[in-house]
Amino acid sequence: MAMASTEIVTQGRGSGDDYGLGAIVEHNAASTEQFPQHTEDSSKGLGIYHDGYAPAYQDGQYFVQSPPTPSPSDGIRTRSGRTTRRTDSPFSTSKSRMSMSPIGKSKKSKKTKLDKSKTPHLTAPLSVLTKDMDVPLKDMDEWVHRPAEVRRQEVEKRNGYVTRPMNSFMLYRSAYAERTKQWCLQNNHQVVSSVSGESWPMEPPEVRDQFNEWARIERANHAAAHPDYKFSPSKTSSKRRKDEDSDEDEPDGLDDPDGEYRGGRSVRQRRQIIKDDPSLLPSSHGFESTPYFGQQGLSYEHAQYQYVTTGRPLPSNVAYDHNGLQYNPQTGAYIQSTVPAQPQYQYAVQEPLPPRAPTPQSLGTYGLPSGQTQEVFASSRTSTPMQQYSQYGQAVYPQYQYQAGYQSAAPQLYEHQQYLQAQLQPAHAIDPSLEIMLGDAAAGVHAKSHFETAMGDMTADELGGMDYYDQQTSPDATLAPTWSPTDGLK
DNA sequence: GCGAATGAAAA
DNA sequence: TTTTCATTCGC
Repeated sequence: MAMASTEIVTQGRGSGDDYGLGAIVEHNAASTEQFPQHTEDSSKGLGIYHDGYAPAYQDGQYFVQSPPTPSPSDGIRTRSGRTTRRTDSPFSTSKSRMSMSPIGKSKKSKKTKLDKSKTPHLTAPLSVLTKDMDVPLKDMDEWVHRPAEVRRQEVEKRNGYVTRPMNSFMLYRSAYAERTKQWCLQNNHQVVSSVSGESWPMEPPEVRDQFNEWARIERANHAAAHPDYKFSPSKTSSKRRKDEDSDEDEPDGLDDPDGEYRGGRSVRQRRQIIKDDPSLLPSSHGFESTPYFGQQGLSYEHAQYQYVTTGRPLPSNVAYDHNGLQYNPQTGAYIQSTVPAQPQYQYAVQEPLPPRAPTPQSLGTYGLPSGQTQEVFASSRTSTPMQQYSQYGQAVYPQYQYQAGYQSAAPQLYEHQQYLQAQLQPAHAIDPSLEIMLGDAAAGVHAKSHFETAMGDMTADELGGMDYYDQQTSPDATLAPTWSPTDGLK
């Protein structure tokens, strides 16, 4: 299969027609080969490891060939000084660029107050670890497509202060915040940030690309809504500023062009007058009534699914037609696939519909009320029939009825959560009984663990070394790899 | 209010 | 190169 898609190569974007699918497919296909088995103990299988270092497999797992993604954050250590896995990837033939700056000074004893013992360390990205959770991801596509009017309203609420657009990571953290909280059993956002920060570099390119794309859209729409905006950080740090606030020469409120004054910390940038000028955004008019065409969340989730379950058939509710377009075989509804149809062109983003749309059938999907976008999104996410119960749902929050089959306890916990909880107990590692239970859950009980994936390797271990990402069941069964971008979308 | 994260953008 | 600030909300 390696040669199958040699044509596409470059980012897929180049060929113009594949909308990036090529790269994804290619990657997924390639991925199949490299996720070797890893050898971990059960606890690691939960996607958590407790201390010290990340299991070596991690490197191989996610980075063996990710290098193409230069990811600056590819890092070795986080800003807080916490070493995020692989200080030395098998590959990191040294020189990985880490200490370009002696952490010393500016870094300045970053004083991490966060109790790290409470922040779980991951062995897999959140997209994998939480993929089967019922907690929906935030609809980032909808978010980044907020109409200009809405954006301006937000500004008004802030008394005229225009905030910066969120970057890819912030969007990511935001998207996974709820799940992360659940997953970690912590409501503390510091933990969420920490975990997200650790997860982010582990995310496969498909996922990060998706968030990068959303970040671009967000920036574009932000710029469109606030044409005069310019980031103007204050010289003085906020906290310092606070202190000298009293003697502060020009209280923000005063020099604010619009005279607006807002208390609170974000008093920083003297802002331009936004409001007005609906004329600026011709393309945004009526936008709100337009269904969010992107649904990119879907595609990235979809990609994610493939990434995780290489070689496994796609969920029954996702299929490709002869043109390579995704659709739901059950409803016949088409699902807009993938990444940026029209990449970076901000205005396109606000455009009612992408030019490409399509086939008559697809109208069904596009015609959905914006609110239903989420449904498609959600259903596409379901990876097991068992989970379809949650589809079409509004925000579905954890329903544990399916676990109740083999567990009766009231506050059901995901397996890893039980593990986490166990860790919170005094000493000792894992309760043997827990291990057994987990083993049973993974191996036999079909009551579908929400952490099937995370547990996968554990099962593998016990069954005798299967791939973390799962057995190679008929590669042909996988729809994606067989579909070549050149097949359709011409 | 601080902090925990990464990244964009300004200084 | 260094600093601010996007988000969030428990502590």
